[in-house]
Amino acid sequence: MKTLIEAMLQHALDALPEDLVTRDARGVSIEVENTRDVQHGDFASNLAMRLGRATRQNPMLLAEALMAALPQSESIAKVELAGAGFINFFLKDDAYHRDIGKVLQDGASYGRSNVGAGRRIQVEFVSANPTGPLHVAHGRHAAFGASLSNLLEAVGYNVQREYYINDAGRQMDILAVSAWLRYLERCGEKFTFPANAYVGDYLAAVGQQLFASVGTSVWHSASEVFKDLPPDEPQGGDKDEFIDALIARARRLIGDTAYETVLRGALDGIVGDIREDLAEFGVTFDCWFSERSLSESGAVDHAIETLKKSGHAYLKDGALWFKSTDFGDEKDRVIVRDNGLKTYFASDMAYVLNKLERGFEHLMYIWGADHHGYITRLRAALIVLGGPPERFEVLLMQIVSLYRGGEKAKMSKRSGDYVTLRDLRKEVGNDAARLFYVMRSNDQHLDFDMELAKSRSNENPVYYIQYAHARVSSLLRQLRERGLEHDVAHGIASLGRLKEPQELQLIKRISAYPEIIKQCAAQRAPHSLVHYLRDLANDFHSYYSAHQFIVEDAGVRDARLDLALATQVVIRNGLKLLGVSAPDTM
RNA sequence: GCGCCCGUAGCUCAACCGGAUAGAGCACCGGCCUUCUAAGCCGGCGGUUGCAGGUUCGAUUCCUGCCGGGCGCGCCA
Repeated sequence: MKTLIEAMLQHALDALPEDLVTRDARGVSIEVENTRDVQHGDFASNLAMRLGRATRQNPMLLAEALMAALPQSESIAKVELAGAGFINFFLKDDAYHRDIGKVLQDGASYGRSNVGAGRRIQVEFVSANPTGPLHVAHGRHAAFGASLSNLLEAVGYNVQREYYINDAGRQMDILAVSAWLRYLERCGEKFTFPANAYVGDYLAAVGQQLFASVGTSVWHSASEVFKDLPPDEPQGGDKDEFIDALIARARRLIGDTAYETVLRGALDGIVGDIREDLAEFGVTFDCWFSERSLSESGAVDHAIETLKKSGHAYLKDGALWFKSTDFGDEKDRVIVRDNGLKTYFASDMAYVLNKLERGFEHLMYIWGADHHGYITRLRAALIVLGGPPERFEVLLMQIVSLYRGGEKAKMSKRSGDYVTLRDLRKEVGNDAARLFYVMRSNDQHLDFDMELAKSRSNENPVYYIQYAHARVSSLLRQLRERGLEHDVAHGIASLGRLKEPQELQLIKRISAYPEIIKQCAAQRAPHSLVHYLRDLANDFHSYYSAHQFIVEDAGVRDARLDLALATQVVIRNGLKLLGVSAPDTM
């Protein structure tokens, strides 16, 4: 409907004489918006005011000229000039009737469009370090990334969901040693756990698993393992030096091959756990991309060579630097350290190059807000590696605070007792978690109230939306119990008999759904879909309370049931995009 | 100190990339169940959009400065 009006306005604009609108003023974009106030009709355009600015003429005059030049349409009841030059469009009641028929006909595909035209877009999200289970912040990334991916797919993009596994570097050594120590504990060794090792119950399970697969083959006594190591932090030493020495000791004692086995086992155990956790949450990925594979395939070296050839690299203090300040970064970045080791950023460069080589037309990164400092340097790397910067997009997720009732829940990552995503899901359920996580814009801090999320009451928006869906199912059950049939086609033909304000409002809302989906995708705003669904449920509940669906008059009955069914289809489709279930009974 | 994000009703947040009288939920107050699910509906209360300027027909939105909150500023990953 909106596109129809846009086309009409374009037609009118083209028809205006040259002396009224100069050629360069014709380039203004046509904007049509949904009105907030019914007094302003169904749609409004500010075109005349925008033209007024461009041509330095009276907007009212231009508006009148535009209105006179508008083509006829069967859907438009009247067009009015209002305010400072708004052109308001009033639609005929039956203009929307076709949309209701379309909803029932299209079903699950209603709302899908093809504005994305099959363009390949990659969304990389979560990508949590594989050193432990996901916690609540990752849950927000997962829910947001999954919902946004669904939205992009719904408007016609070819979306690839990717998880980047940071399985390289020192943190993997620390993980391997941590797992090995848990294994030694399982073998019966007693010792103080290093300050810098990864703690947490999950590693005990990994140690257990290791024991089950390799038996006592990598068992060494604690005294042998810790003999002559430098002091750890609690003993006044340096925790990094201590853990590095321990890593070297572990490698020497069990040998490189066994060490690899331990590392692999720990990594696979944790990644497997993360994957399972996300799958249970309804979040799946098309690709789990290994950072390690980048260095093993030579991609990192290739990226470094490309950087060198670009002329934006130099040597200083024995290290290789990327002159990212050429691209607005606040300082240059080290790519290869003076000890020959490549930095994490070197992998990131290789990774972004790899993404470009895989042919993605758009790269979307979803990061925690604490990573904002990386945007400029990674964009710089992308440019140097030959990627157009407009293909690069980063969405930052603000932090999540957990509340229980009015009280902020403490999350101490140090002690290992922080709330995991799994704990949260278990406590509030997947539906509430998925919806609550995306209820707020990504650049807004999120206060997640667990008490509210699990309350089965009217305070909880999850149930409000689901309840509207269940009520429709209930209507259909009632209908059957009373031995009545629902004739969909008869209902569509009778939609003209629906004149109640609640009915007109609901019809209009349903009809807006495809536009809403486009908007949510374009603005990367799943939270707008939540708001829309809440409004839709509200419209339905109001209608439901004010009028009977199952009435004597078969025409009105069928029409009303069509409306109820259409509402249900839209709620189901919308919730599906958000990964929330649409129950038939509650 | 520099950079990014945020500041809207008592609380949590919207506001269709500059539009018309800034909207919801919760909380609070008052109504509605012998009728399809009251996990619901209807009504009311509640605002100098942090402050001060600027840009223009028009600013919560854009620009500048200030105030307040969060995060980030390694040859870590």
